[in-house]
Amino acid sequence: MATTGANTPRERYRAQVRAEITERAWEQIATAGASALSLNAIAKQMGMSGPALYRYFAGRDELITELVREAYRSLAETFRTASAAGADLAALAHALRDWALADPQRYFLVYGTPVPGYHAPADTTAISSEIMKFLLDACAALAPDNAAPPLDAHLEDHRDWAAGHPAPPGALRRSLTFWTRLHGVLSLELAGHFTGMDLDPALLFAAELDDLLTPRT
Amino acid sequence: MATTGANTPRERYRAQVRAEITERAWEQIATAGASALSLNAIAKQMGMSGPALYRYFAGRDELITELVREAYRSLAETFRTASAAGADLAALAHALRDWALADPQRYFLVYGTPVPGYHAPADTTAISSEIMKFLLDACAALAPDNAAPPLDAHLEDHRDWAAGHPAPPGALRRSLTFWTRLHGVLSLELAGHFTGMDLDPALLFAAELDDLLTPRT
DNA sequence: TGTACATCAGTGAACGCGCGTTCACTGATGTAC
DNA sequence: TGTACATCAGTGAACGCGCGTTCACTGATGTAC
Repeated sequence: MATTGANTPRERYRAQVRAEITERAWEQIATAGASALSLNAIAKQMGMSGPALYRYFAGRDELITELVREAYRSLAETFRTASAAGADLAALAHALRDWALADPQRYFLVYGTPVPGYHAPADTTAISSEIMKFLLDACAALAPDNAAPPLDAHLEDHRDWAAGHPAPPGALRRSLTFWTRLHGVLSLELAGHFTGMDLDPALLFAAELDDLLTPRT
Repeated sequence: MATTGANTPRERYRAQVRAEITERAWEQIATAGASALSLNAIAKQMGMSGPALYRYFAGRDELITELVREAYRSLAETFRTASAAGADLAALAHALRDWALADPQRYFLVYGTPVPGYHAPADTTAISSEIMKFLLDACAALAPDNAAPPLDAHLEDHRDWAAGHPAPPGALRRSLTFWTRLHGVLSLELAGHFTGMDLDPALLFAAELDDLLTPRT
């Protein structure tokens, strides 16, 4: 007896329509960003009238919430699959970049400027920490980094964000650094801030990754 | 004979009102982001009717363009002042962070997700490369970094973005890395992605800066 | 210094638009006897 | 198998809102003789 249904035909139909709504929403977001998302436009695209969508979502905010959840789940799933296939930190980095390039606006929904007038629900933190777990695992598997900058002490004092992961302080630091550095290159690339500079963002990304993999002596 | 007027009383008045419009626009952006900017709301706040603003800006897009220019100019000015006072790379980094924290939305206007439905004018590249110039100067003044990753060759081939700056390849790379890494930490901090993690973003920022200042042996 | 004219800042009404959301309803689908 | 009823997806009209933008205008400010 499944707790999350889809047993009766009606339930299956509902799930199907809900899925199509979010699909169209992604298409819309892909071209104009999340702040331009419009329920009426989605309905029109589906050949339905606007109010029909209220059978499936309580309103615009709930739809965005669902999209945010999907984005988090998608990235977690990407990392889970990669990790299960034995991916190391470098492989996770490339998985992240591919995931981001596949749909820049989806990346921004998770790691970009907050959508104006919308605040994310609290329950995304669970998925968020699952994502971090894969990074921590991969960092803990690297050759230990014996450099111990003052930051390590701070991270040791505030390791709650690692959700009880037994990684040593050096791995905590590397996970965070992995995140912030790759986000630095990726977000600038996705936002188009390298265009006109005639640079290859892939090389910048690779160089940062290389630096992360080489421990300081 | 000044080319950019403000001679006649009328010209002075115009400049004054224009300045107040952009000031109100910044206030509005600060709370709801650039995509929520509304001409009518600004006019109401100034005790004027909506159409009055069309005496000063051709439309919403031109106003945003002006704001983008102001943001670029402001950062360039910040770096110029710091450099004139003998700032090194570390001082520039802190100037950047202070500037970003003073008005996060202004930072995002320059380095964040592009405003939906708006495309920046081409002439910002001039200011943009002035900003980069200060970074290049500061990096060229550091002890040379003899590590020569493959990225350096690519940067040597595409050094147009440095606008003819005579910095050695290592300094080019460090300038770029300075930019992407600090942006990584800063943008996540400004977007609130560290909240709930109980981390001190200032320490992350300081650690990244420290790493940038220490050349690889 | 005074008068005639030109400039131009700002108004108020209006246009058309799309938005999120509500409501009473129709008609099809599923359920119970 | 057939009938009576309940459920529920989707419609169409409507509400109120704010947006960017245009237009013909009023009235104050500045300019020229």
